[in-house]
Amino acid sequence: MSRLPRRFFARPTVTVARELLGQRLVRLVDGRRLAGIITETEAYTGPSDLACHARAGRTPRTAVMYGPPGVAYVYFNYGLHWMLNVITEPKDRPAAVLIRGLIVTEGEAVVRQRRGRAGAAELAHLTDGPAKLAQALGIDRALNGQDLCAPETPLFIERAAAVPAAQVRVGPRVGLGRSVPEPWLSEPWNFRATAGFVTHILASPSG
DNA sequence: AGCACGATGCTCT
DNA sequence: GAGCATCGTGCTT
Repeated sequence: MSRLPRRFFARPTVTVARELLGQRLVRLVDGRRLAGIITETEAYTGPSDLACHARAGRTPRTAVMYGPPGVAYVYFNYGLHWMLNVITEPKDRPAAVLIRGLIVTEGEAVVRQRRGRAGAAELAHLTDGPAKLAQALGIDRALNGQDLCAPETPLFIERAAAVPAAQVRVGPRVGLGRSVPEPWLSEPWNFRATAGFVTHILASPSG
């Protein structure tokens, strides 16, 4: 069970987004291990990407994006929701991958509790959104700036089986406002594992 | 299965 | 003061 190393994240953001599919996000909380296989990601490629938070340059919020890769960028949205990103590309290049969905493979009982009323959902729909998985894994502002690559941290990503190309759907990013201009609005930078892959994970969560 | 809408607060103009 | 990288509910097909 090896952590993805910093060099994994120090690559082009779109590549990292694609290759994060199938990897295992792990959260250690209250002495328990909560984990899931990543099924959806989205690339935000830097200042020239007008959908990326770094488009406005360095601000207090985006400061961690300018730091080293492999660090968590967690921000608050819509007055309710936390979003987990992982910083990509070499230091001083502000870009990140948004983790948008996963299938829980460890700690299901705790996750269902954390999700409250929605905790009774089918496993495939329990954490199929960025705010859902943040709530499920107890991710909030306390983890902003957390290094995922150092040893002994409470949040990291473990190497797991890659998702074959036949089981990946590529499309435009979800949830961007209409004010985002082309070509950024339509860049195919959302990556999602197919229902077939999800079924496979549900059938054999360990691999 | 799909659309409309309200909740709720931080960030930057 | 506007605009959000959203979710759950409740209503319509």
